[in-house]
Amino acid sequence: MGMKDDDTLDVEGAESGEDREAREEPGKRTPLAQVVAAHLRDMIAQNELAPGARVRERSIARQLSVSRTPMREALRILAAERLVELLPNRGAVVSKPSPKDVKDLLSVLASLESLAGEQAAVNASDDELAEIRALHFEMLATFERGDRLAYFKLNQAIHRAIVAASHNAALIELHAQTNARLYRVRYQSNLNNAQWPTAIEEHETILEALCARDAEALARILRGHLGSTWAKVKERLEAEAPDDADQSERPDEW
Amino acid sequence: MGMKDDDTLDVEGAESGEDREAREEPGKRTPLAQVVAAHLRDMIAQNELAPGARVRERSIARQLSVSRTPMREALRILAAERLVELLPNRGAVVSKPSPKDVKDLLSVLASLESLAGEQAAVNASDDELAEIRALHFEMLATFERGDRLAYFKLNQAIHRAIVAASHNAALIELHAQTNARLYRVRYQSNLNNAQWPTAIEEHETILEALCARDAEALARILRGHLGSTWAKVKERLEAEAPDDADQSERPDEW
DNA sequence: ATGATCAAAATGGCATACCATTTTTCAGAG
DNA sequence: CTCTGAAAAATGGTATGCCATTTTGATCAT
Repeated sequence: MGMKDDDTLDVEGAESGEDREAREEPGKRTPLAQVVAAHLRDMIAQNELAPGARVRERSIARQLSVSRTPMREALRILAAERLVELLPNRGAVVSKPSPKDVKDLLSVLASLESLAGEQAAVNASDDELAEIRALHFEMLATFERGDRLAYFKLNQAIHRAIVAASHNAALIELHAQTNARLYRVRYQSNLNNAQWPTAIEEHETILEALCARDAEALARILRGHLGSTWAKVKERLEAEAPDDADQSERPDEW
Repeated sequence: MGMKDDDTLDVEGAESGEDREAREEPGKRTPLAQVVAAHLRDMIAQNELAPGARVRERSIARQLSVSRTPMREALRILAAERLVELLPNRGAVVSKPSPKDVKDLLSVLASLESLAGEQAAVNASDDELAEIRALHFEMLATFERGDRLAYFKLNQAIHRAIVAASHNAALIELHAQTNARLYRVRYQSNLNNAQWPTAIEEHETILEALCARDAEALARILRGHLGSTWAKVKERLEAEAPDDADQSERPDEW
């Protein structure tokens, strides 16, 4: 799955294919560190760099034809995002969240989205509401077509839009951050999973509550909404890692 | 207020006076960047570096007798913690959260603590519960003595302990992070404010619910607990910044 | 005064060299 | 064949030099 593998990288747009920060005018160059970080991020999301894989600062820097300085910075960035872990004297490794980790993250994410819903119901502008509705219908379209990837991205977009509509900067940030940590698992699990119609119904309800500006209801729904995600992800995780003597803590309780 | 001002810094313990990560055996050296970051953090918390102040990479690096490299890294760290903001071509400035920012952060923090309480009620070990109770009584002691600083720190410690008892790594992390962003304002507002007995009562209730392992109740109480904090902080903020043409967005709604 | 212009200073970014440790590897000893 | 120790390779950390831009000041013309 590498139509364009790890080679010298282009400093053009810097972001992968999606939305990553605002775009700046042509004259602005993007710091190499960020380009590198974005590149690594993609490699991780698409499993080119599998969880647990070592990322050697010097060697990978050479591969991408950058010096250690930006590479180091890039690794710091990814480490801050918890996408990699910095092991002392052994470089960075792509982090491999245990199922417990994922579950924990999902519970936090649900809580954040719940709060976001509550505040969005109050603060969202009518335009924002309209846009969210629009996204919803776009998503329905992708669902009918069975376009999983597009569905996935629209689903994310909707949730992001709701959170954005809370007009709570800190919340938006934290949500983005937490969501990013779950991106890979969700991406992976979305592509090979059969039970996705459930979410559609819930989305209908969410839309309804939001448009009615019913903070109470919206908060409640969103708090539970990620339950199905957990089911999907759990299944996927159990299939993907039957072995592993990795960084997973004690399985504790899944 | 500078008994030991900005001079060459000692690489001894690296952390300020409190708890900052685990301590390592003597042979382990702490990266300069972290020492510098900690130092700057303290300077910020104690208002040696006031919000809005510019932090010039090269000059401040010279003051602390370190080279640009660790200084740059330190600034990145602080920027990630949102303690400073990196302005292009004008160095870093100590960030100055608007009242709206603080309010938003507090609402997120409350939400996180609420979730933490819910999970702590289920997952906390008896030892952890005991420790929290102990901390509570210590806090009562400081209250009686009118020792504001100690009270402040114990209050923080209790909340941290509750969150820790959730056994939810992601949650613990996010809480710490969010709390850190509020540290300065809360620190400042705690020291000159009269209305602090209110929290005591609430803490009693919290303790009760926690020990009864009543997740429902605990979540509810914690969701509202920070309301009084907001009152205190708001008052303080209004007193502290009657002017300002800073980074504060539109005042929107406080 | 007002404003345009241009040089000095500061900044961000990147590459690279050095060094002290730590990890690995590997060969020889037992 | 395992154990041991030392050399080799990797790593993290730091200092520095260089360069392209941007900011800042100051000078000069209007």
